Amino acid sequence: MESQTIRTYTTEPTRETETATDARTGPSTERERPEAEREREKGEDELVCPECGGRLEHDAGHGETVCRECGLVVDENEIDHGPEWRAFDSAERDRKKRTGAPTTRMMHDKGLSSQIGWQNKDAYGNALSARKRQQMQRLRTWDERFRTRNSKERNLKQALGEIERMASALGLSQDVKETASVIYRRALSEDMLPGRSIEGIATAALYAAARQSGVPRSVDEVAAVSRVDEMEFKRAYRYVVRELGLEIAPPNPDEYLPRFASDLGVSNETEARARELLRTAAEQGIHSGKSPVGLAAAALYAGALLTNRQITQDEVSEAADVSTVTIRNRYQELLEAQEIGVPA
DNA sequence: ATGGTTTTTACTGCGTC
DNA sequence: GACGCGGTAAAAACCAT
Repeated sequence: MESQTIRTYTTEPTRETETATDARTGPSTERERPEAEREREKGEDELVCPECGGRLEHDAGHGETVCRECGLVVDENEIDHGPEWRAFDSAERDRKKRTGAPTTRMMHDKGLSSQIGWQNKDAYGNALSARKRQQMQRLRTWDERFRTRNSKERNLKQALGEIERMASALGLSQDVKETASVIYRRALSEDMLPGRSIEGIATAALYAAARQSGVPRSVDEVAAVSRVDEMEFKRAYRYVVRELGLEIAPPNPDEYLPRFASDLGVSNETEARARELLRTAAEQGIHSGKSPVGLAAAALYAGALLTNRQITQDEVSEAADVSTVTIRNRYQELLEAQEIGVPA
């Protein structure tokens, strides 16, 4: 078996399209402005009215700069960089302001949550009283509870993302994804996660879902797109199946046929022939312990032969990921069963 | 852990293009 | 000579116990 694990650690770059809002407004070309205006601006800087030489007063509320003597409006439509509300004490300021620390997508909640520190100090670094310390300890307990509950939801989100990613890599339908997430949710709700990796369980859930839905993928295929290695994945799978009591029938060889057939680009006729071969073989009880994948591959090869199609064992071997030896052995058994079943 | 079964690996010869 | 195919034996992997 070629278990050179071709793992794809796709560390997806976080797509941040933060467009910095350009705050510059007004004329950008300096030389177009008339001389008088530039002169006036100069005067503004000196807080002197260019007309009468009186003092200028800036009224941020109206966005104007006005001469106190002659009433000349020197500049209007200024940009007010302050908040549009006023606050008279710090409490009110806290209530009214709508901005805070910049958010980051590196954290699940964009860094908006906070956490109660472990030090028994207040915001100024002073030690707390015994009574306060007790109070803080209780708060910490609840803070922790609150956050771990959230962590479950976070895990679920991550797991569903993984399932989504793997499923599309394997070309599995929406239906299978749904099934997989149901399985995962069950595992999560039964507290099966602690001590196990999210990815492992997610992979197992997807694998189980694919088999249940009659569109199985081999362990190798699933492991190739998973972030966990094959060992862990299989262990997780066994665990999930056992704990959840999932009833998963051993995969049927003909469930593999459509996919292999399309991968190989063989005709419908060949595929139908292969299916027929499998059916008669099943009546003879040929597949007992034989790998269904090998059987399906052999059936396709034999089917191609019987329908006069050019197809090499190597090609089938490549598509189904079984050795040519296995294909040879199986397809001969298939043909034998066919001759016995349908006497010429 | 062990034994029985299946699959794979590696190597072989044969025939054909 | 390369290629497809068939066969074989030993090694490896798998599965139930």
